[in-house]
Amino acid sequence: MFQLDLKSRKSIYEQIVDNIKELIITGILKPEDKIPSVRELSKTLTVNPNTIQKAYRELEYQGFLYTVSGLGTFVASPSDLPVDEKKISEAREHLKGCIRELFYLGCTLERIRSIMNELLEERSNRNDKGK
Amino acid sequence: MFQLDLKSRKSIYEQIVDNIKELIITGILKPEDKIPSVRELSKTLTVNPNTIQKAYRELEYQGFLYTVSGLGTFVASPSDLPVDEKKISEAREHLKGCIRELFYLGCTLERIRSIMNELLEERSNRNDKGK
Amino acid sequence: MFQLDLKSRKSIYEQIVDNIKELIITGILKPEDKIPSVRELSKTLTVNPNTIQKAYRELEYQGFLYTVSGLGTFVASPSDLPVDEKKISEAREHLKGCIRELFYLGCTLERIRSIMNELLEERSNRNDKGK
Amino acid sequence: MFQLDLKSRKSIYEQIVDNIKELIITGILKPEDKIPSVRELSKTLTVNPNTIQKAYRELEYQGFLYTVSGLGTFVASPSDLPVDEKKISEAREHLKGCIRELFYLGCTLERIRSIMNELLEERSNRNDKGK
DNA sequence: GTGGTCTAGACCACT
DNA sequence: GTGGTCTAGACCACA
Repeated sequence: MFQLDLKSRKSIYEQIVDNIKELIITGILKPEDKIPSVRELSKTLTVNPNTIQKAYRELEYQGFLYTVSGLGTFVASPSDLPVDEKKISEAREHLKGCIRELFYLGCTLERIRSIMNELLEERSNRNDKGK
Repeated sequence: MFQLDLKSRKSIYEQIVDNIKELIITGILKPEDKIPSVRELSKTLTVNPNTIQKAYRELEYQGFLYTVSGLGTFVASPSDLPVDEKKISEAREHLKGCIRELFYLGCTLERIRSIMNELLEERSNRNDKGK
Repeated sequence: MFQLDLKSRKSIYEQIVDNIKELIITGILKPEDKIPSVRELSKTLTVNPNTIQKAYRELEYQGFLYTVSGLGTFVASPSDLPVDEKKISEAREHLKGCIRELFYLGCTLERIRSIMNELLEERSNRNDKGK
Repeated sequence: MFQLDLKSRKSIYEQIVDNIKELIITGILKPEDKIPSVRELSKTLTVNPNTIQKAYRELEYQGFLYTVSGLGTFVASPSDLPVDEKKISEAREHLKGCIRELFYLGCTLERIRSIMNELLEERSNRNDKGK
């Protein structure tokens, strides 16, 4: 499914959250798909079940997963989340931080603008493919 | 000089690092300027001196400051900072993730573009102020 | 008869219990009515028979159903349910907590009152339907 | 501060959440108050620190507490939460469940209405005292 | 000292 | 089998 980077500064559960989010957003995991059980993924990644559960819980809180106790954990439909301005605003802050970071690193505004255009272009293409 | 947000998820020392970086990049702090001593800033912000010192050390390590024993800590010249393509590439990936997230949250490409333009505008203004 | 919400935090058997209670209280299911057998309901809801059985047992324990071996399970007469003041008092405390919570969330007493009237109205209507 | 009921069906961490919420809502804990550290409360209640942390985390998520790593955990200002319609709607559902429960227990609509009026009256008085 | 993460291993309720 | 809770005890970063 994915791999962990033990050297990373990110905590394990955060990596799991990000990776699964990634799989959902890119459409590899689709709504109503069952994701591996806590114990299963725990074995696959050789990570403690509690750590997996913490990650699943976070994803549930963020609206990406839902849980049916005794059955398993499933990918939620994005339609379950109405356009959530609060989360958008959070993501916006996040974006702001990235731009600041690029700036720190010595990028000119022009360069940042060009990077962003590239990325939007990429996404735009990916979208067309999906159709 | 700047204010801390104790409720933020960011640790204190990280906030100090980011704020000082910001002041340097926007030109409010200029090369060779002397910045407040650890003790001084510690009093101003009512923060533990160890925390300030950790922030200064980090900024020194990143090349934004340099220390002259017995004299104090100073802002380094920008030429001292090589453009670090590796870090830029990391930040780019980060940016990509943010865009993906906004997309998943139901933002159209147009809306994402407009958010990014706003943020660039903000940054551009902040920079002009420093001049 | 009714539908289950797998995404709900409530366990399946709890949902079945509540739904059947609802049907009895609103009068859609009347005293001495025969309710579906465990196997039957199990098929209808595509749920494990053990789960149905657990729900029926709970309802029997609470005095809403009674079972005649070999014949089936039936709705009990309301007179069989003594008004349980202890449980009412518990539910009252619970209600108190909800009101406190709404208050804390910034609702005025007027708004709380209007919410409660809405809910009582709903319930009143639901009851009339059963008649 | 408060006591746990080990016999209760509620899980320990839930009881802690509810008790602290209670203390905050009733104003015994005031905004910016420091609450006991994870380890401290863990000792007081003779409960594992992880369990306390889980409770604190939940309260933070619900907006009642905020954490400054290395300093402690504090009561948030209610003003930090703008009137949160989503939470109100959740509390409304909660209220609905209570009313249903009372109904199950054999209360007539009239009795439920009178209980609710009592409770609103109580709250209204408590409010006047607070002034 | 504070909170945050993680492991190992146990027990419970529900399906 | 599934997730949920809890304990005991470890290590880390931050103040």
